[in-house]
Amino acid sequence: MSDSTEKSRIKIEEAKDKVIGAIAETMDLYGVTPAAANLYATMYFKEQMTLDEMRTELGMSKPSMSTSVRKLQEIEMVKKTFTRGSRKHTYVAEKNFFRSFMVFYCQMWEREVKMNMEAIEEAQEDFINVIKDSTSTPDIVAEAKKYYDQLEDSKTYYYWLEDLVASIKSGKIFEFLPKDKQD
Amino acid sequence: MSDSTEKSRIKIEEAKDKVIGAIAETMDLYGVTPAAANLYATMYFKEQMTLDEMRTELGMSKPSMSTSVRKLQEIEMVKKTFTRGSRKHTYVAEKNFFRSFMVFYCQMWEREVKMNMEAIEEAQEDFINVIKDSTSTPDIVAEAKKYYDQLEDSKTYYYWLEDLVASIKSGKIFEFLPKDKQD
DNA sequence: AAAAAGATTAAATAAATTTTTAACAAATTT
DNA sequence: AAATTTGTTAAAAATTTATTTAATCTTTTT
Repeated sequence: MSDSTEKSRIKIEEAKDKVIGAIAETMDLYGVTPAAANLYATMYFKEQMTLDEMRTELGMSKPSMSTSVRKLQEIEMVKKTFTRGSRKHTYVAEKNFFRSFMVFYCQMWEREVKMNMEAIEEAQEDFINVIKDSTSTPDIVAEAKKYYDQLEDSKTYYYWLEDLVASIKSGKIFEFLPKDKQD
Repeated sequence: MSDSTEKSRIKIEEAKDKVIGAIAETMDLYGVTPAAANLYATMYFKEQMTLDEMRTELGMSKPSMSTSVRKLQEIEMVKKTFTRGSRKHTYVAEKNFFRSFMVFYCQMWEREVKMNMEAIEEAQEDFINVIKDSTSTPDIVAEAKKYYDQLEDSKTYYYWLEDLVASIKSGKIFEFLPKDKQD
């Protein structure tokens, strides 16, 4: 292999590494471990990978790759593929960022809505009981009412978040914000 | 104070705690420490708080409250208020979840777009240099082209994310997804 | 069915983050 | 201006999280 060919290969690797670094750095803000972030970013430039290839490429242990892949599969940023002939499992990175965005945020927001709405509903029932309780003093009733109303008000946000998730899932949001609206 | 009054007070506290727990639990998925998450959730039910009140209420150290408040101020979930007469600093929680949503995600997405777009632009330049290099072999040129195109394609997503941020900041998104569209 | 290869789980280690204690700096009151 | 109160910074301790080594389980091949 010639000298300049080798130089070009290195330049290509360096260019990829710039993007890999940036993706990995923003990804750990998405709640994944550094290992998983680096792994995804690396796979972004690969057709497919086996666990052993991941291990050699990142210089990490196999269990670390195994758990990272699983985590990435949970948020659907990596999928298992069947590769004829190889008995090793092979994985591919989701390269469409729109799909990753949709799965990740919908999952996150649905969890938030569910968890908080459940707590709110329970708490509101409690406040109603205090309000209806004939032994409650006026100031206690007023306090319970205040909190009840505050929670009722906050529901507007959670309903909106539900709508946002729905419009992302259905793709309706792309009618409002088209994907290809250039620069 | 009567016995039943005391019971009602306890019921109110328990009801609040349910919501505080839920908010705090979803919040540490937003990249804040447990202390900051608990603090915000607690402040959500208070008019305003001083550092000393926070410390007693959460049973934590003052520096911990100080750093937590600062972090919450960064993502604009807490603001400092001037309280006449008191020499202690007082803080209030942002109780409008829409505003918190806007600030937090716009900040997050702007950072992601900036960081990744910068890396992409640099990498694409590198790939162009390899492509234009007369000493590059055909397969190297093909590889560089492949990566260049992949990055070019991914820009669509970042442009879209920019648009999303803009429509959130301007409030235009609420024309598409109204805040008050009931249940 | 035995052997080998691959992947996962469990326990232990290592690393990073969070929180606290203690010292310091700034501001307010007397 | 000295003394006191409040808030922040720095270093240390503690907790949590991430990663690895070792052991186990699963699958595939012979």
